[in-house]
Amino acid sequence: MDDMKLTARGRATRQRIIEATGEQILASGIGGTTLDTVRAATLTSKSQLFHYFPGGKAELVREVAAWEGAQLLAAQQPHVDDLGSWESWSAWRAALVDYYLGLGRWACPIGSLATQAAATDPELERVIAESMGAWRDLLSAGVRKMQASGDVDASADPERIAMVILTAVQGGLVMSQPLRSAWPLEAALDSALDPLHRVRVGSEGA
Amino acid sequence: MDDMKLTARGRATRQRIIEATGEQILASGIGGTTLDTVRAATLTSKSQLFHYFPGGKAELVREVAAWEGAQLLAAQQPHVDDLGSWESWSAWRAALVDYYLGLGRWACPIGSLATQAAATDPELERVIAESMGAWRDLLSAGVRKMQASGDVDASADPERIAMVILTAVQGGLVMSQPLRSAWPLEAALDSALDPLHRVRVGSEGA
DNA sequence: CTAAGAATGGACCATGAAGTCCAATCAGGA
DNA sequence: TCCTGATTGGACTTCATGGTCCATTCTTAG
Repeated sequence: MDDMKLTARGRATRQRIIEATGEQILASGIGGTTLDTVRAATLTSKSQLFHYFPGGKAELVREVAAWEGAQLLAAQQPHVDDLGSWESWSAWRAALVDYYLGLGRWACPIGSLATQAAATDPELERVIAESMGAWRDLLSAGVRKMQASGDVDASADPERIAMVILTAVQGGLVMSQPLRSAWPLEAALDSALDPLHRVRVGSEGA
Repeated sequence: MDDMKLTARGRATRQRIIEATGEQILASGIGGTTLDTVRAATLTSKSQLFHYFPGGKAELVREVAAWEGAQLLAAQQPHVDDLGSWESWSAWRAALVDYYLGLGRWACPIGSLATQAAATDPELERVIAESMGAWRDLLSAGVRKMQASGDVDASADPERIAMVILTAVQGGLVMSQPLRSAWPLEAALDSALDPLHRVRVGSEGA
């Protein structure tokens, strides 16, 4: 799929197409993103789209998913590689919210793809599941660090806690979107992160 | 919009169209649902679709959203009207999971519409926000009952707790979908419902 | 019974979007 | 320089889909 002869110019063009498509999909969904609008936004021609993505729109969307997944993890660096203290979790949380804030809309590039294309494209589903899995692995590793240092009860299931945090992110975004406000996301995140406090500092009410 | 002369037969046909469209949207998304597939599934003709929904597909989708929203709340009866005790919350949780289980896919008819059509159709967005709001009101009323009976700390914010529970439902479904398993939804729900225990009975670990 | 209006059937149109094709450039190595 | 292959431009085709229209068949109130 990627075994293609590409010069520097070619790679740049290909990347430009992926990023522009990603933006359009986030803004208007897969269905609202057409090859023509992508072409216009990238100043390319139809043949280029198929030159770099022989599989057509489906392949392009898959590449976007892979790219967005990588971006999502990159945006959480370096915090997500630490997560060994409450401070690092807090910093991670801030970085994540900032990332979504920077997108301009309360939506997850990966999560929204997951709901849009779930049953449609099994291959895309695989790419998405992979991103989610990698993400979850990073979080559960962090939870384990917290257990090792005694900040979190050793009997807790790190996989479960990591999953709950991920659901908080996704669910928070779903609810933040129509309300056009960060508060559902932040409330969900804080609530999911609560078990990571050894000492409950107090409530972060309203 | 609904000021239309309808006989019993007409109402039945109209309803049949709404329900079939709802199923198709849940299965394949708005984009994957075409007037032709709806027509085929309902044994109707093109003219009937436009007869009952003069606004075309957009209006049909809106009606589906309204219907699904009502169904969603109906599926939580009678538990959602109680929620004055931990037992009723538990029963509510079970009914909700059963509802989604009955749908055959881990997706929320309302939540998935929310992510799909957010920026596309403001009117649809309104319908969705209304459903979500009504739902949240029911939950926060329940939380208040728990506060009144002393089961929940009076200083907690019922609106916030209700929102966190909703995010758990939505996020749980997002993550359950690719995994094809109820456990992310259940983990998220249990985690969000945890503050409603007066007596922590113990952990529900793995 | 009978007209008025609801309900239905289905051909037809317009449009937009995916995908194809070929010719024309551009870039870099021999 | 020249030639091969990457890159690009854009017209063209095909097809699905939303939407229009009108004729026909049911229903029902008077």
